[in-house]
Amino acid sequence: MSSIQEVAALAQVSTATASRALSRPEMVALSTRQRVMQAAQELAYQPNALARSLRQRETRTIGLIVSDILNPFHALLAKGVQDTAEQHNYVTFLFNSDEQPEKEARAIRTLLGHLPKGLIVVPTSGTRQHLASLPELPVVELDRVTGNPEATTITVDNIGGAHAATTHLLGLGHQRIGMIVGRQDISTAVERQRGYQQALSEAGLDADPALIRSGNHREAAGYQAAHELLALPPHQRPTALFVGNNEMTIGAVLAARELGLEIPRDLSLVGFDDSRWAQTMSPPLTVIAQPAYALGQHACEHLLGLLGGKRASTPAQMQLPTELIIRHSTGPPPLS
Amino acid sequence: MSSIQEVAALAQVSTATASRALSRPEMVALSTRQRVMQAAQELAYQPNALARSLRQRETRTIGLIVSDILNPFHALLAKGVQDTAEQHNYVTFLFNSDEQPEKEARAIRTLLGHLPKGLIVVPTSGTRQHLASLPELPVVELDRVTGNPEATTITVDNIGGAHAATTHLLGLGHQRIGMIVGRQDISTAVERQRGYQQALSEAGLDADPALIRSGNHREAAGYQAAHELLALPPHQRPTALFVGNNEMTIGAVLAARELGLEIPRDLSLVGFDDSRWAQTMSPPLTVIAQPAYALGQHACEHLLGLLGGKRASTPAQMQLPTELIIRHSTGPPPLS
DNA sequence: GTGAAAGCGCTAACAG
DNA sequence: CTGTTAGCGCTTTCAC
Repeated sequence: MSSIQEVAALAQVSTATASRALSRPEMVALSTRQRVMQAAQELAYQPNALARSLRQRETRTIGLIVSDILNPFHALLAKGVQDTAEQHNYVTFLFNSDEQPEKEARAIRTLLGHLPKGLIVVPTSGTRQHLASLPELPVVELDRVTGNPEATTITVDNIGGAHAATTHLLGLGHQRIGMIVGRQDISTAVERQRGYQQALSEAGLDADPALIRSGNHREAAGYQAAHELLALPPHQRPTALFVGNNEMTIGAVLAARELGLEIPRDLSLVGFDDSRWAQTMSPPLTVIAQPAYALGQHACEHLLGLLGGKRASTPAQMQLPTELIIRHSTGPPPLS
Repeated sequence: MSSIQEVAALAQVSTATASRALSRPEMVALSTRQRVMQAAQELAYQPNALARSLRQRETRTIGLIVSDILNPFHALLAKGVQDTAEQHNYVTFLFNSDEQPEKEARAIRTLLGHLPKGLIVVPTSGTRQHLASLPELPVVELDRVTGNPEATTITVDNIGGAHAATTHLLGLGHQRIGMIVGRQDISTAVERQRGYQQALSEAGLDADPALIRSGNHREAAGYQAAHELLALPPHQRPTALFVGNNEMTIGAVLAARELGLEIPRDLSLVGFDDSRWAQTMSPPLTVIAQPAYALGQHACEHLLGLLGGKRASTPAQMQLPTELIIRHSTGPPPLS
């Protein structure tokens, strides 16, 4: 890798001039500029980002921490962020927390060493604490929130989505609707549960605690929870299930299949978050879809906005709508 | 962010000693070391990776370029690489080429500015050229190869996999087996086609060019190709389809559904690469599974190995096995 | 075992 | 418009 010194030498100018010709062309005479450009071209000069950032005391990188890149929803978030960052000439450092607070803490520490200009994070349970000890780093919370009222957040209308899902089920005639929800220390889980309960009480029904199961967002937890709910005595067993996240829905589908329940004849199912398999599985799954890519885009735009000046502006809280997509996993309850 | 100067001041030593205490503890007296450690702790000192790398003239970062992070196969590759890198205290820069040579070129350029110690790349058609102009950067080609015999490559047994898929279909009695293959400038596509043709000729059949369609690896191409193949006159139309990649398989399934063909009664289908939707779709898809995560791990281990000394060693070419997973999308051909 | 000093590659004053 | 100089934060000689 050739340095700016070599470019300067070849173009017969000082390094300062070479630097200017490359970064602020208007400050340099046309002829010199051309000589420098040409030299840079010949040497395939690529500026050393480390040296530049060190000198300027700022980088063009942002950090992104998602909780599971294998989850297509998070992959989409990441792509939205990264594409947007790239458009603005920023580089993204992507980390996985795998829902583990220590991994997240480590990611933040590593990140910090690389002086990112900002951080976008899909929080886990430990995030608020990790963030509290942080310097003046601008942070955007994506999809989930830590509860810090100072934070800029980009989320989805979880309450509305859960409400729509439940109302849809209610409208089909279901009375005993079970919910498989995520961990109670994750904001999306509690919001979705709230939407579910709201819809229920609006319909004059009380949420039966026995019909609510909490799990850790993984397939196995959904499987386990569904098994428990579907093992209830017939007159108490739910005729429909609303599952609060992608991976757990898989588990629920598998459990239902295993029990020989046909969807939607014996059991109706609504998932939260759409995906490839939700569309291709049999029967195609009714879901609450989320604009994942747009979520990532907005998070990045906002972060970059935060960087661009109005630091003192009030923290933005953006909420994107969800959409109920009715496919074939929901129908009227079985006659009992 | 506090600098090493502040740590040194607080510990009442020179910056040189502070640096040593932190990075080479054995070079420093126990008592001083402890003072420095404590000071670092108090200040929550995090070394500036930029400054360090600039001085040491080497980073602890590697680059990774995949062609589509939204493809679960690539997400798994990425996770394998990143987890492994992390274990070795390396940071990964992840880029998407989206199969576009220019995007790949841009990614490489950006990457270069950050002085990665090595690069892992899932090549696209332009890669070999992009790489040729590169400095002495160690490179590992992952999943696909550019054809450069000097290169270190980590791939999968594509020929064997395609052979197994085709043989499976042949064993069920199929005679007219169509193939939907990827672009001919992508190594995996040509290898898979070769395996298919080998199996056919071993069975004494000639590969009928009319039964082979090439597409650009996206769902739409698979859809289009399947439509063409299934529109052939009855006595010429394939009774089974072997689709050479994940995304295109979706397209083929959709096309078959649209034509009212029931799988596997009217049409057998084998896909290359397993995934969530392949398992949950109806009927569950017979596939050639690939060890994606392990692929990523090995690529990273190899790259790190390249860095650790034996630079002159012969280029490694590692090939991992694939596995035929028989589910329910394949069966005997319809009686015609 | 420790400190002083130099320098990685770059850009931002400051002169001229 | 251009060159000289200094210094970002760190590690590494080289002395002592």
